[in-house]
Amino acid sequence: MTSSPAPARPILLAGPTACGKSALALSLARRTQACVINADALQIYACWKILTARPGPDELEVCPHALYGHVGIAERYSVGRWVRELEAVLEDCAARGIRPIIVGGTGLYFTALTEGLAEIPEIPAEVRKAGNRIRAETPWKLVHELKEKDPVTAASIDLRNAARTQRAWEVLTATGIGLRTWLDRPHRPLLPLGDAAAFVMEGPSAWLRARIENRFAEMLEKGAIEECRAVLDAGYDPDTPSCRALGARELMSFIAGDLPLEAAVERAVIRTRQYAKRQRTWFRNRMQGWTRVPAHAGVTADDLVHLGPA
RNA sequence: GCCCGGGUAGCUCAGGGGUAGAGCAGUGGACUGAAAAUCCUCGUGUCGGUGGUUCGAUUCCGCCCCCGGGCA
Repeated sequence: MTSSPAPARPILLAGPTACGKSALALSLARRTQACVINADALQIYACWKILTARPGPDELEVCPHALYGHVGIAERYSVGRWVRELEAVLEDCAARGIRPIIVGGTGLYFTALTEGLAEIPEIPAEVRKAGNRIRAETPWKLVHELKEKDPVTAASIDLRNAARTQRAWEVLTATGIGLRTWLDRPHRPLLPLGDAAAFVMEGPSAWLRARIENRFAEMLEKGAIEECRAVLDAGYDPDTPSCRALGARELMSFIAGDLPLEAAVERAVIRTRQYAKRQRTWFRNRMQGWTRVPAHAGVTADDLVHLGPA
């Protein structure tokens, strides 16, 4: 693979929720022929348009968008699938000579993209089901079995974290090879950091807090509750990944009459803020080679050109 | 005005003669296929004010202030 020509060099734009990523991506897209590509684990779902703040018709008119709302409510998705889908999109961009602008808030996706993802096979649905069952009924068995059959992995993960433990157990059960072994095998990134112009948007927490509150209020005005009702009809299942959109659970409680609207909103805003904190932790510690952009200072597309190796 | 209850961490509250503790919020962190998930760490605050009793008071007593509720 030869290095891409300068105009097609991808831009990566990460940032906490509600920091203004999409708007900035769009203003970048206005300067050149570009395709805005989603790097957000929830904006992929068709059922959530308002609650995940997906680009609307006006935005979609500006330039092509990819990997938004293309996954069904009950479908299984993963970082792996995202990277594979992204590969096709990037090839398409290269063929058309347009610049990919990858925007989102899921740190894991960006890290997998720029550092590579271990080549672990898909876990069969039955194994996942078995894992779910054990975790729900006798969670300690996952720990015991992992310690016994795969001590190396067991020693390298946080066994207090049931989700991580279940994953390690599933990998071992499905592939017969320990997760640690898979992770330690060399893997090539689809897009090394050096081949992209990578930015992380940042802002003071008080500033972001206000934006989160305002945005949730806007979502309500745009019909977030109606959207929830539609999802309820389409088969809402709180345990399914698509239904973990922030605010969904809270608004569902309101719809069910279990929570007054103000309380539901307050709760949703708090959880969004907590999510933003986790995002910042990832960006700060796992994405140190990225150029920081002061989002609160009203950065424009032009500023980015001067800020980073664009 | 009188009576009762209360004033303790940002919020809700527990405690009780040897200068305090939980939940929530918040902080820092971990985390390579469910990641908007999952998990870990971190709690000094004039215990409303002021006088007194006491070796010692946030805890007991007096007075004052504030907030509920009741009686006038």
